[in-house]
Amino acid sequence: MKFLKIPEATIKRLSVYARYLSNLDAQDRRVISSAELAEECGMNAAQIRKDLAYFGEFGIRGIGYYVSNLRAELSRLLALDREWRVALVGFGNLGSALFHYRGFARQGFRVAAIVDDDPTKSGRHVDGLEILPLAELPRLVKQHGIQIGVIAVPAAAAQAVADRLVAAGVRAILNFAPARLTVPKDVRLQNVDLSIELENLSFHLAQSSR
Amino acid sequence: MKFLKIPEATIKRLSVYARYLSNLDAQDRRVISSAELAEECGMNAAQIRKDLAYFGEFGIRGIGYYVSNLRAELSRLLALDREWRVALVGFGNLGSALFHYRGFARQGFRVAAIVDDDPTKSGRHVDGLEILPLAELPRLVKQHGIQIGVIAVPAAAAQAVADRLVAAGVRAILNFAPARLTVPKDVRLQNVDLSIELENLSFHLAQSSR
DNA sequence: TAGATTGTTAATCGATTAACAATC
DNA sequence: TAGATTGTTAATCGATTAACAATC
Repeated sequence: MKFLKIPEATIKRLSVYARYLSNLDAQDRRVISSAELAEECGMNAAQIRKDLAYFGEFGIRGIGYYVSNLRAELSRLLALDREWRVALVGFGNLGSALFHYRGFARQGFRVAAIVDDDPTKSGRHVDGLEILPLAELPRLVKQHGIQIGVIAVPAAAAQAVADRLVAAGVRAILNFAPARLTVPKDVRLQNVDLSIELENLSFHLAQSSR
Repeated sequence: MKFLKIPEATIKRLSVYARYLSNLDAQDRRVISSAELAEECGMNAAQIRKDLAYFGEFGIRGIGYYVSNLRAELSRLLALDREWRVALVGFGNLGSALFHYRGFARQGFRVAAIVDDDPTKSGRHVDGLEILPLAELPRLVKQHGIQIGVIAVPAAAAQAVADRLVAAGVRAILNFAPARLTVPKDVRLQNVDLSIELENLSFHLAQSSR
């Protein structure tokens, strides 16, 4: 295996494979071929093999893949076999939603700090965690070994928040604000835009009724 | 302009352009060139022109695009110039989060019905809207002219919910459950996977510290 | 008209899929 | 060994970017 630049799309698919493999593992499925896994997750078998080949040889020719083994390998690759500490910035509707959303905790992402500069929010406790002002970020990041920041503030405030996360030492940011953020290039920035998906639907609805 | 198949990526970018144009319009910016808009949203000028060209000629050679005009054209194309009625299925953490998230309402998506089969939830009122059992879906869809269903239930229940939405007459579904859903091909299905983005971050964090 | 910028075609790039030798 | 399925190379496909004639 050589040093190839791994496509973003490949990483996303690895997450998908990992999830289906977890399900299969839970059902005690032992072995699966790329063709069967492809069928399962609605993808192409060659693509699965190629995606995996970026990282190593996980299968056995003539047999396929051992489900629990491949699942473990993918967990390791995606670094889901450890706990990541997250700082949640902004505890409005979206922030509180993300905090209560169990889907994140399941994969080992633990919200270790919540910050919000709204004085009606900071000081409040949620699930035993105190909401603190943004000024506390550097201390919180250091103290809890926080590696990931989640931005759930209005678009206008997002860049300032990103800057403060970076200054505090955070090297990975998940941004839910509909704004283009600039971060140093050693900081990983991932944008999630909830509106785009709905707008996509309305586009297609309008198209088809045309 | 010919009948070309429009790439999904183009549609997503149209949403982005529309947002930046709204901002520019609000700042009373009159005219913008594809190069300037590209700079603004971090894209390529040729790509913007090509994306727009799928739908018509909106610019003026030698000048650029009239901001408010292009903004209006994109709103029309994305069908954001009308109200879409949404049924929200599942009022757990995620569902309630989505309901309270103002980002959706802003673009003309109105949650006209909330359904949930959990007896501790159905019957409750939120913002004047009563949470009803799933059995009410057909009536609600008809009565409120609901065009979009949002699935915010656990993965195991998602397919059944999708089936019931389709049976009730919904032709567009936004699915937040981490499950592969099967729908008739005249139904538009859009999947949003909140976990994948975080897992992507953890992958890259682990890579860079390797 | 000269300068600017579009709309569109052509070139490039990258990602997906097919094919197949290697091998269990 | 014969059959199956991988890992990998080659072919295809599609999307992005560059180039430029059209035209404001």
